Amino acid sequence: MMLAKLTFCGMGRFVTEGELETQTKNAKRAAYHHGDLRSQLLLAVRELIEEKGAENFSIAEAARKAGVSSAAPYRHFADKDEILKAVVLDAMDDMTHSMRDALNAYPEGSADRINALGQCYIDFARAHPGMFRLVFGITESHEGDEDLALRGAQTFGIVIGAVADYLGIARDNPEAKRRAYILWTVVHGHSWLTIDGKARQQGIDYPETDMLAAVSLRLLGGTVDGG
Amino acid sequence: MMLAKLTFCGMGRFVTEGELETQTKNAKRAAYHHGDLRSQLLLAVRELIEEKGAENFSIAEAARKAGVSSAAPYRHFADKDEILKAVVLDAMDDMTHSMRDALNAYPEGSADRINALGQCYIDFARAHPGMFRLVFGITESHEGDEDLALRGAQTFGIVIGAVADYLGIARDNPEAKRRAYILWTVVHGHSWLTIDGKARQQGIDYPETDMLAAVSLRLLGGTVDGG
DNA sequence: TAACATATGTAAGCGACATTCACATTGTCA
DNA sequence: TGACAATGTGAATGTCGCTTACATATGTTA
Repeated sequence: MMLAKLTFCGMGRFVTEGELETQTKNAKRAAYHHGDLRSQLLLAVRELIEEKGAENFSIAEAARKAGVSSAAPYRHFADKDEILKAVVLDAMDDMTHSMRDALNAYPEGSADRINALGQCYIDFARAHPGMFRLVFGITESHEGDEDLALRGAQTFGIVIGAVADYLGIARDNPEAKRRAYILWTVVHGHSWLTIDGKARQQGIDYPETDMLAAVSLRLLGGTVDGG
Repeated sequence: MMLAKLTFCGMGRFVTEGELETQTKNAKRAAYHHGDLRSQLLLAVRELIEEKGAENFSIAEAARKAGVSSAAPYRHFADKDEILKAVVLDAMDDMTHSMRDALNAYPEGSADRINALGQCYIDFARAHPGMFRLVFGITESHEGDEDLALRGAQTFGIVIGAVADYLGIARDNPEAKRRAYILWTVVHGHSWLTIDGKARQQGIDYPETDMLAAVSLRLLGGTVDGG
């Protein structure tokens, strides 16, 4: 199923800790003015979120990691929420990009396309559980944010399109959105239950690819009027 | 669909703020020794979690709300995590109880039973989003906790039983667990997307009961071998 | 009833954090 | 060069989680 192509980090936006340290050291030579603090901070925050979870990271530690004082981040972000939002936007862009790649790996209108999208989503959750929790937990405090809504629409739009193509109906047919939403719930729920350990905890031994295939077949197979 | 019977708070375990204030005042007459601090703290914590989210509540504020010093809670709980765990256990018990009630409202082996269970889950998420987030986010730091695992198994066991009855297969047939798990993912995912506002944000206009009915029909209908 | 152990409360303090403010340094452009 | 915006620092404020030393209430037992 071309899993390799679907893994995240592929765009090099999630870099390793080693790389960060190197970049930080080099930048430090510029002495007083860091030169690239904003992006270094975002990098550090991402690492910290994966290490200790989105609720347990501190701006102070990110600043320390980037080699600046704890007040410096406030020259680039208004507050903690704004940092988190920036990180989330990056992550959502990565996700959308990966889904586009997954899409292009299979023929238009195929069921494989839909399964690949789902696998892509789950892969992201598994690879970056902290980011996943953040992305789908941040809405609590950013309910009406337009940037976030736009990214969400982009991503969901991909799924709607694939479903419509598969069903052979127009992309703006409401039924496409409905079916796509149900698929979303399955994949979203499975992602959560997986990273929360609930699935393993309850001894679920349903191979993921089998589950995705079975679900998409059952939910999308058959006539549209049946829904 | 007897929604009233399915709403939480039914057991009076989730009380209103007004009630808490009254109880606190009465208890205060006992002066130095509170007398019922442990449960009052849990109550206060639940309220705060609903008000400001599980990540933004503080023990200090809960203590203030209960009318004691900020050190008092540590006579009853080792740390913040332990308080949160206690609150989660209570909530899970409430949930299990409500699901049992929902089950008993419909005949054994009926599809209505399964839909009622799903509705029950979603109702809980909608009524207590903060608690829902906590219950399904706490695993991050309590991955191996036996108390939590036990509650989870109880709840999931109810679903497995209902699904097995509906399919007319034995409850320990692995297929029952698999189908139940898929239903869980749908309901879990929908709950998250609903309280996160993602569903509304993307303009989903799929009546919930319709969706549940359609999903359970498609996922559980047909022969078992087809899965 | 006196005395003692135990349970449960308080006040003060520690280190960490988010955020702000006055001030220092640097880059840029007239 | 000199002025100004951008970006850094250190110190301060208020909150928090949690600990420690001490105070008070409760129950048991002599």
